[in-house]
Amino acid sequence: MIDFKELLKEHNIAPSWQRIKILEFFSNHKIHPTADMVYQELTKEISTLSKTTVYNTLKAFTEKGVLVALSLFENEVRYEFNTEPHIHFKCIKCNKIFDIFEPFECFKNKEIDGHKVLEHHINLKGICRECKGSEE
Amino acid sequence: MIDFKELLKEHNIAPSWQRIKILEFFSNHKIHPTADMVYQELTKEISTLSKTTVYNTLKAFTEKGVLVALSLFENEVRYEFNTEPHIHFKCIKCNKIFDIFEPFECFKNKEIDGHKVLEHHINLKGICRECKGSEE
DNA sequence: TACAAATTTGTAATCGTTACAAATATGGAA
DNA sequence: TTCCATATTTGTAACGATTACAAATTTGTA
Repeated sequence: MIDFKELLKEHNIAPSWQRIKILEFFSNHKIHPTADMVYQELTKEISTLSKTTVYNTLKAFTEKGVLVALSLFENEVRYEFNTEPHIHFKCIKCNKIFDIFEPFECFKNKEIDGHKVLEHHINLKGICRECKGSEE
Repeated sequence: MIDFKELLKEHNIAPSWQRIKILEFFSNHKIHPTADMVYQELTKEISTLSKTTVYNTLKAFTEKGVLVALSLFENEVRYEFNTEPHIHFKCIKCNKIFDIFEPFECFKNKEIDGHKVLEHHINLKGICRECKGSEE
């Protein structure tokens, strides 16, 4: 059981009720949600929740390294816990996102062509194993 | 010298004046532009150009395989010619995008974890060699 | 030359996100 | 515990990118 309050404090984020609930949501649902997905789910529980709070919180979490923002496809930003680098696969049928832990040569914190790399994202797009089976 | 009219016909796209000019822009400027960048530049030349035309054209070009859409970072869609897969690096200082032709294990048209991969994008973010030099 | 079909245009609508200021909650000092 | 300055949350309005749509224009072909 993760102590969310403690986790936030470690990242220099004041552990407000809303922030803890948002963090808890990420812990319970490994779905790489968009800001709106977080809002839609949590507003059921926290009826006064504001969308701005969700955006503010996701921004703060990302800046403080709790989450990372993913620009996968279709111009949408999704979020997940900031863990070791891995590959993302997005299904064009069901829109689900899968984590893939195939090893790869990561350029994070290295140099390439003289450029200093701070983030390294690998994004795959295609048809997932579930949707593949259900094709004609 | 590329025959833009012919290139469009090969992709089953009627070669209208606007479409040729947009294609020409991509040929002359390898800057991975956004739709707005294309519009801002071409509207200088084609004063009647509509933004909708730019969006329609980029969509058609992408669907027919002339261009590919890139979801790099910051929730913006950029476009480039559909060529062999390569790495993209975006500088967080100058926002310029660099193509990197370092070889990598490409999963395009392969399977991974049972998923069928149709696109494989590698996106790096950091500080480019020019901006690195100008840091204090 | 004429006409049907495709393309372009301009406007309005939509969606995701941000700005901002007022209201509320928080944590530490007295 | 109470008070207060500060941080956080909220709601609304604004913004920018993109799309929808219908009218106007252009195109290719008969």
